[in-house]
Amino acid sequence: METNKPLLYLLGQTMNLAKLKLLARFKENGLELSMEQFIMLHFINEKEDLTQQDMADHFFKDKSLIMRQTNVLIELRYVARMQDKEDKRKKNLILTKKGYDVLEFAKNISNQVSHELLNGVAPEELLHFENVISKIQENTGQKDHPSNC
Amino acid sequence: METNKPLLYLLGQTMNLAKLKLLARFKENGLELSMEQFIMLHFINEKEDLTQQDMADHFFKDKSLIMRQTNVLIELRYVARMQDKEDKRKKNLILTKKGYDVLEFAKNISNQVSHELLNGVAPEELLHFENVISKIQENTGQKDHPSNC
DNA sequence: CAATTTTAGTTGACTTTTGCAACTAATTTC
DNA sequence: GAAATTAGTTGCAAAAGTCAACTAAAATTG
Repeated sequence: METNKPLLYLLGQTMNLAKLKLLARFKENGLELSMEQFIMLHFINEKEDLTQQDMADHFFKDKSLIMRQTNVLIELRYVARMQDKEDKRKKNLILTKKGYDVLEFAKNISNQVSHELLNGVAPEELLHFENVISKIQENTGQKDHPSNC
Repeated sequence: METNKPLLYLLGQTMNLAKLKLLARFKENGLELSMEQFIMLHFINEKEDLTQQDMADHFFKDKSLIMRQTNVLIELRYVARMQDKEDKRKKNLILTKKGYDVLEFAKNISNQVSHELLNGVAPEELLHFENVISKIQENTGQKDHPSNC
């Protein structure tokens, strides 16, 4: 119905609440990490020989922003920027041990929060939910492959 | 499983893609409106005698930010700031005709985009989806009432 | 009811996030 | 080999968000 809250409104609102909860939990655990940083660490960990341009493309953000956010992660010693062996223009981003540990810690907290947020949701409902999320991603027509659902 | 993408990661990514698509569609239609502005107009339209403090509480944002974003909406002549009749500290925010028209236009585009994004999603799946969203919102323990699901 | 506390709004200063354009160096294309 | 493209970098500026201080009005309370 047209009078309902738009899907995107609802989704955005929910995401925002969830994000606030996660960041609060990070802080409670003495973890100083922004959502963006968490996401970036996750992505760097996932991809072998990831370049900054790859990351910019993936998140649909300007490469200059990725550059600067990467700089912060490097200052924190979570990430190292290495010259690509084949293409001297490219820089490969890799996690340091410290970065990996932080990521694992953050993922633990994240899983815990997710679990709490999904309290009372039946497994089959969750399946439907993930299915819909996956279809929405496909329908944006911008994603590579939803290889992860 | 621990190796899966965290729920919040997936949700955030999806939301971001959807948001980009919506904003692109806004632009295609000559509508210069940010996501935040869209959401604010929507909320102002929904609530009678809404104060800035109410809005700040609702969105968990600082009142100074709400103040400034409201100023922009007022400059655009989408919103008017009126003195509350009973409490002289409060200002009620109301949509102008122009603001209402813009909101309706934006909502139309939003519904259209939502429809496209939900292409291939069965009605019952959508129900499950909205149900899960609603439960997540409840579980954040911060929302007033999910009166709208 | 006068004094204190709280609330809503406002402003200033500051940081973070983001976007756009220009530039460099390396690689590809033609 | 020249021209076009690509990855990374930097400068500049706008937008978003935080924190603290201040004003005026209301609510509290002793």
